Amino acid sequence: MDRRQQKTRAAIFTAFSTLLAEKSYSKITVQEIIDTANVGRTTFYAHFEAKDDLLKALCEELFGHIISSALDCSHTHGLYSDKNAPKSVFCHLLQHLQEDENNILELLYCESSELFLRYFKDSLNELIQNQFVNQNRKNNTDIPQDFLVNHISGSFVEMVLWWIKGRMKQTPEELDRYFRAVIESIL
Amino acid sequence: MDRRQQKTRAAIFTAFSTLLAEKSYSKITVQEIIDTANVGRTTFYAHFEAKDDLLKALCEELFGHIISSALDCSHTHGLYSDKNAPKSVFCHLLQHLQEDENNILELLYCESSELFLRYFKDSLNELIQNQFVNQNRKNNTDIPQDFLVNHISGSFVEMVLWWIKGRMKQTPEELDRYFRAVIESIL
DNA sequence: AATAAAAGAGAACAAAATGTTTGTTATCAA
DNA sequence: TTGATAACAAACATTTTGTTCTCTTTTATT
Repeated sequence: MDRRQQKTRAAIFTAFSTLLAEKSYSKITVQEIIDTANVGRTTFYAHFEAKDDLLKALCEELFGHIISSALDCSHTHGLYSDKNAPKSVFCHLLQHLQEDENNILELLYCESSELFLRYFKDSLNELIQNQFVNQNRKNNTDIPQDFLVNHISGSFVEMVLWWIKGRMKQTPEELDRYFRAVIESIL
Repeated sequence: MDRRQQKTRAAIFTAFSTLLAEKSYSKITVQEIIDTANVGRTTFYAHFEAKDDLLKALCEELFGHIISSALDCSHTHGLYSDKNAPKSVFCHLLQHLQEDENNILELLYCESSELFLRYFKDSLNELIQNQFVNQNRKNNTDIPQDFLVNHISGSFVEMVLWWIKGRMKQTPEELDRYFRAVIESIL
């Protein structure tokens, strides 16, 4: 890909992130984005159809790494490794979030954090779905599988939201323990 | 309150609801609202500061009944009555949603359903918080109470979201059973 | 029934934001 | 070096927003 495209794309992303840290998504205008990114109006619309597009692209960029790395992790270990590996996929994910490679934390602290967590949940849902299919769960109850999948990914995201709103005082390991406790009965 | 005010307020609410059924919140303009409601521009801004205000007011209106009725219910029975009353607060809430007094269903089917469910969760959180405080729970584990509260209200909302997206095929009683199953270990 | 107060209608307005077009310049990849 | 591509700036019509007028209708009260 053209080096210029990469540059402007990156500039727009960082500008957008910066603005998101300041104000809520709905209050941000394209004008502000292009001013902050210091790119021409035409350029913005050449890259993205609209603000929604930009958000989507940013989310894909941000959660791309995290999810794919979690996918590897879960591929080898399962959601929770039964034996020796103490690290669950969930703990893995939480650590990734905390490490904050891509300045994702700033966005998760911001007013529009839910926006991102929605995207996060969609990715998560697939990941967990696969796990359920692969692991052939002992579905002793007659509760639909996709209900369980939704419950797990949903409550994980809600936990992260809670974590963020509380200024992330807990360690990923603590959170993972909490999550195990409330989810163990169905996993 | 002036009868005129009630009328226009109602007109704006129904117009807004109608539009929300058609398109997403962010795409709706004030212009469309006042055209649909057939009120003057001045009138709208006399009632609401902006679109956000309107949404908030609508949410309060919609969830007002549901939550207060649930509050009564939980006051007398607790979240889950231990003995003879088979109806949980959660089942109660689900039935209320399904009954659809205030055409809330249309809004929960719409693109912006998450918006409403966020408000819903906030109300729910308080309700459950109170229950926990009143019931003096046997917190055998060392998991923070507000984590548990968040987990319950959060996963309830996620369940409702799942329910809605699946076109509400399950009965409230079924859903309640599912919910009991995934939540029993901590309640 | 008369009246003052409140609410809405309607038009007009400035300011801001959107999305597009045009022509020019700079940069890239070959 | 050269053709292709991307970015730019400026201008543009259009839409949306929120406000400010004046005028009319409705309401509650006497």
